[in-house]
Amino acid sequence: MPKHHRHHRGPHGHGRKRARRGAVGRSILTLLAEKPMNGYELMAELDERSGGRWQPSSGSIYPALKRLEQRGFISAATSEDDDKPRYELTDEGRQRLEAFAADGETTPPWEGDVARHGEIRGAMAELMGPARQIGRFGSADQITAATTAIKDTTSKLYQILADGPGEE
Amino acid sequence: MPKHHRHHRGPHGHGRKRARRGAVGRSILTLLAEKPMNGYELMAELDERSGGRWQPSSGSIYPALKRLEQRGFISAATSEDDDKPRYELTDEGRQRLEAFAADGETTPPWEGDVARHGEIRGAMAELMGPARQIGRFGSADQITAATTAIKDTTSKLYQILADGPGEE
DNA sequence: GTGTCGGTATCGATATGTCGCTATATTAAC
DNA sequence: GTTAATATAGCGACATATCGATACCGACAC
Repeated sequence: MPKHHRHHRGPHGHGRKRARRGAVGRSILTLLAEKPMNGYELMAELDERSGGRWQPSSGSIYPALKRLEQRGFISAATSEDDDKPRYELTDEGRQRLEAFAADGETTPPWEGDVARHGEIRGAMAELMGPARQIGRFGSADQITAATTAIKDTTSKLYQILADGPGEE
Repeated sequence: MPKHHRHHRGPHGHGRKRARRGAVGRSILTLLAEKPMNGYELMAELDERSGGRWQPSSGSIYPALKRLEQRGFISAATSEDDDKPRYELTDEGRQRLEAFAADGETTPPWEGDVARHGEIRGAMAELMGPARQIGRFGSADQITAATTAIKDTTSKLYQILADGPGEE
């Protein structure tokens, strides 16, 4: 239910709930400079490198790939074994990256305290397991107990958010 | 969003974590008897009717649809506006359903205490909000506090699972 | 300088598949 | 009748794609 609780912050905190314009394209270019990948791999890589802070959806990645290809910055590598379509950087793409670098746009959008920020995601993933079990197979008593525990935690997290703001 | 968490543990002693053989097909037939649907709608419907207790994945639904079609129980309705492919029951499918009914196989797989079982899903959805906020924008202290809270809850849920087994 | 207009990028939801592993149920063997 | 073999169904992860709503940000007016 709570979709709000939005934090507004200064220009350079880590507070983008949405990537800045062009961030997806720049990220894709940066990653493809390392090695050719497909859309799914790009999503996973971005997710991991940002420590889960940024998880671009397929609705961001695939249109972006299409745009980049149309502009000639990347190309779908038509490999012999056609089952794995991989994108790779073209010369124009490399130039584009250099242009960014020359422009001071050196910081990849996924920069930050990666290690710490991933922790919550991991913890949540672990919580999913038993929650799912109880939700699916649990008795009425178990459901009551579990729901209470989860709601308590929700309150606690809101408290944490309210207590110490994330701004530095 | 790619999810690759290889840690899969937890006490699997309670209940079936997997639908019984043939349940997907029977469910599809039952639902299609009401009205034609596509794969995604079937997934959503099953999820809702079971109160989130059973969320068959695309990996269950689409192969099942293919099987059912091959056996002639359903057919992909080739509508005029071809953008929405919908499956509908054939006469053979209707006979198949009657055969199940005659066999005492009247209980749909999604039967149960729907209302109660949905609660945990709702509670978890609510927990997601602040967890995500802290994970993305939180300070180190906030992350520590939140992670601890979540892990405590995980332990609590495992305790609940261990304490009182489901009604098997 | 501030407001707001509009093009377009981002994103969640919608949609459809495939693959490999594992669980389940039927049947065969003992 | 229990156990072992086998077939096949179920499911999570992988993979791709589109659409509508919304958010971003440059640009132009004021």
